[in-house]
Amino acid sequence: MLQLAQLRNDPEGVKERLAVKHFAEPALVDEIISLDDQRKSLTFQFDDTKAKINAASKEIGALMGKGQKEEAEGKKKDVETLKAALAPIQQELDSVEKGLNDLLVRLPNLPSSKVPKGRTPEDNEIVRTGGTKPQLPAGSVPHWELAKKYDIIDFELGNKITGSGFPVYKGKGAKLQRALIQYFLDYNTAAGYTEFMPPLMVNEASGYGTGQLPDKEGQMYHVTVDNLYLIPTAEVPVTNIYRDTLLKEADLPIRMTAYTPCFRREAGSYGKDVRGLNRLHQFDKVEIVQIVPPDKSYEVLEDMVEHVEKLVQSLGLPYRILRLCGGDMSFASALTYDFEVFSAAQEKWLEVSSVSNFEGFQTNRMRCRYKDGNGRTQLTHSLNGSSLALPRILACLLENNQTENGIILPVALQGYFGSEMI
RNA sequence: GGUGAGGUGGAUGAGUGGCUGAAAUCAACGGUUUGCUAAACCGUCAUACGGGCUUAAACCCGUAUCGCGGGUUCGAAUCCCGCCCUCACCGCCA
Repeated sequence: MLQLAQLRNDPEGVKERLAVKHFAEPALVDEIISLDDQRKSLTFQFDDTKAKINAASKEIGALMGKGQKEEAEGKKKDVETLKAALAPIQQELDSVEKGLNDLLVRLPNLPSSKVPKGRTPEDNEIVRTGGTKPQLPAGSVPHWELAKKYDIIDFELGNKITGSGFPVYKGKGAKLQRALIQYFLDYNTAAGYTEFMPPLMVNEASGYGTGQLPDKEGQMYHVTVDNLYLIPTAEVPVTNIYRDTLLKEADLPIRMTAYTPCFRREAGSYGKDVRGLNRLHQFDKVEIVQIVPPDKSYEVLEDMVEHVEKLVQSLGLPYRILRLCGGDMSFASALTYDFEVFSAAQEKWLEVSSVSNFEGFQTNRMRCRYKDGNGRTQLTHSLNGSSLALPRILACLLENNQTENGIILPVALQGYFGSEMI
């Protein structure tokens, strides 16, 4: 959520930034400021009346103590009048505050000045590419056929047990998942990230904290009997570790990593996009999250991009890094880099990581602040990225490394998977 | 799931209707003393919002907050109701 001070200081500037994201309701900014004016004025009236009531109550206590019953009764009448005046003020204040908050959570984060203009994925800016696209042998096939050929992923079995988008990994397929998870986690912890194993379901407050609620509840699985949500990414539980905290400067930066399954309803997806491992309702991902001082967050974002890039390189996959344009960015992000790897048999780029700086958007909702060197309380900034998401990595590993005799896995995985082929 | 006991600042913990935004201790921070460390002593030490105040800081004043939400009362950390959570025992169980 944006900070009110930001809107008040430069409403026109905020609208310009929102336009980069093609936000449809710029008038909200003015509505919010006007509601905030009302809030201030009502708060003043409320506090003032309440102060009179409190003062009178004290006097009543003192008068009672001295046995001056009549004077005390007189004061009680005064309080009664004041309370009658307070009730409508309070009611209006409550409703203004609620309205203000409802509007405020509808504003997306402001895109950073580095965000390219544009509306669609075609407008994303290619920052750099790496690796080389392989020459596949004749008769090469996409990963879903390889999965069947080597009997390592069973999509039909998943359909039977649960439904589409819930594959069953089997034999070397299951082992490879485990190897990838462990390789990614080790890589992250070696770089100074602390490993966590968080809950896979979160409450409403956590969903709100990272920005999935109130807007995007349709994208999460909701366990209604207990009002819990299955996490769409480890970002949600891990970032919320620091909800409602006031940190010291020395605590920062906080660097966390976690492996979790991720659950997404993916309502509205269809066609070849969802073939095989391309888009699933349940998938595995290793995530990195950082909480940092605000003046460091863009530097840290670049570090995280470099960190993920080296990991992708170590797998020998052809990749490219995109800077997302305003129209393709998520609601909460200020700047996002997407990593895509080239799936040689499908001949398409698949997104395997998204690394974002949320600036104070999440931490404002979560109330995650810190005391800076001058003892002032400020919002921290939060960032996260996938390091990495498994299914599409797996798809590319299978497709790009297929040979007539089997699939040859990258050397980096040998310590985890062994040196055998699939 | 049942029964009982609880939830107070960074931590421990006192507080059963007004003198309590909250004792005391510990931790932390600043200082004095000190060859260094330790100890001792002095001081500071919740957050948010609003106002003074036009921007920022400092300061002053006010309001709210003792798990969360309601209620009783002139006045609630304290009494009542609902919910959440923790602990103990029982039940169930990987």
